[in-house]
Amino acid sequence: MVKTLTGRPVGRPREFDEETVLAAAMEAFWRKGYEATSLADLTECTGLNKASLYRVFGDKHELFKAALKNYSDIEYREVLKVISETKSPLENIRAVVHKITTDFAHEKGCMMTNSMVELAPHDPEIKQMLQDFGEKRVQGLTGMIAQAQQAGEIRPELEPMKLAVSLMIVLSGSAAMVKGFMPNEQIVANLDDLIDSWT
Amino acid sequence: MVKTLTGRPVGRPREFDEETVLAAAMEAFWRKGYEATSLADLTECTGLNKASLYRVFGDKHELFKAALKNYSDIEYREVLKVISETKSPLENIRAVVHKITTDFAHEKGCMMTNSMVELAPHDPEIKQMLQDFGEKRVQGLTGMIAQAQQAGEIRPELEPMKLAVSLMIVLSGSAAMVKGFMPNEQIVANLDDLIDSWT
DNA sequence: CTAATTTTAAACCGATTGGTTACATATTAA
DNA sequence: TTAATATGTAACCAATCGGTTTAAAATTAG
Repeated sequence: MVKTLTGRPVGRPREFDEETVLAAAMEAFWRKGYEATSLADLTECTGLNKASLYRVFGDKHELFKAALKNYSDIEYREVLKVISETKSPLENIRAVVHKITTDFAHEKGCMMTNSMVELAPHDPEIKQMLQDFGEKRVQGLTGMIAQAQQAGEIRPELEPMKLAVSLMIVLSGSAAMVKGFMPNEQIVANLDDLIDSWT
Repeated sequence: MVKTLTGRPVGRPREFDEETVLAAAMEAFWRKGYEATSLADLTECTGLNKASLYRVFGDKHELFKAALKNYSDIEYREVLKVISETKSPLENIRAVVHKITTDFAHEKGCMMTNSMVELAPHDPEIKQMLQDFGEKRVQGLTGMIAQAQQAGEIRPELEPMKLAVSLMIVLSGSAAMVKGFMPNEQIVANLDDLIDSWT
């Protein structure tokens, strides 16, 4: 992509929006997983042909990585937004948990959990990405829990880090269960009970 | 398979043991999932050729169902065995949980959780199987928890069914996390903490 | 022995897989 | 206009997919 003096790129301009295409690919991978999503599926849902897809995003694996990163980024932004509507620290935690669980309704679950189950054991690159994202998640939750604890909303003898890990595991399990076993209300109720048990 | 008067089947005898073959197929599906396991993988790990596999177990999907059923049966038997070495009801729960979590070490996770994440949303047959197995699990756990509660080992105000559901979710999340994010010890510790919180 | 039955191995099948190339088209700068 | 550059379309590719057929080998009953 060579730029000219005017800042506009030389040659025929794109007919698609990169973000829109990435969002469509993310949606497909999120719902069906990596292996079950074929290039034909991707060309259909994005509207692009294979060649364009290939040139802009690289091969299927590269596209998946971009989609997964996109998922993590979006979720991160949205969680920050939820937090920004500041209530009490504990209410913030509840709001974030509700936000996340409503996100993986429609039986798609959580794209990170899906990817961890399907790919992590035999795909080092994806595994590394998930570890990085997960680490950020745990740290963020730990911080929020510590804040709530300092505000007196969580019992002082509990360790924030342990609670954060516990919450991560429950969220991950919830994302799995929502895909075929439990209704969303039951999952939300369970999470509410968990947080209640901290107070 | 026509039987003769002597009870022995007519024709060339099998060179393989059906259970051994099914165990090998289960292992492959368990580790790699449904889509990523090709017929070539299955012929390699079972030692059978495609035709034999096809005749005895039906197509790939039928074989997967048999493998999943096998997994559930084996787990059920082994859990019963753990329980039969009777200690106190609560110690039984701990023993079962430890048994299950050690089972999904080696990053294979739990075959039911794996299948729920990969297949349940778009495979009604598998979804139904998982719901049936899961229902049995929840009922079993609920019974054990109620027993422990009657023995005074679990606080009386807690509802056994809710705890069982909570345990299911945490076990499922643990099975996901063990596949690329958390070491087994951290997962076991979290489960111990959870059960501690019931006492 | 023969006839019947079953299993094995391997060749074979069309369809689909992920991935690439060739080329006409569109847009730029000059 | 012309040369350069980037695009979208579609044909093309070898490899692999799940699945089937064919025929030779092995074992039975009679």
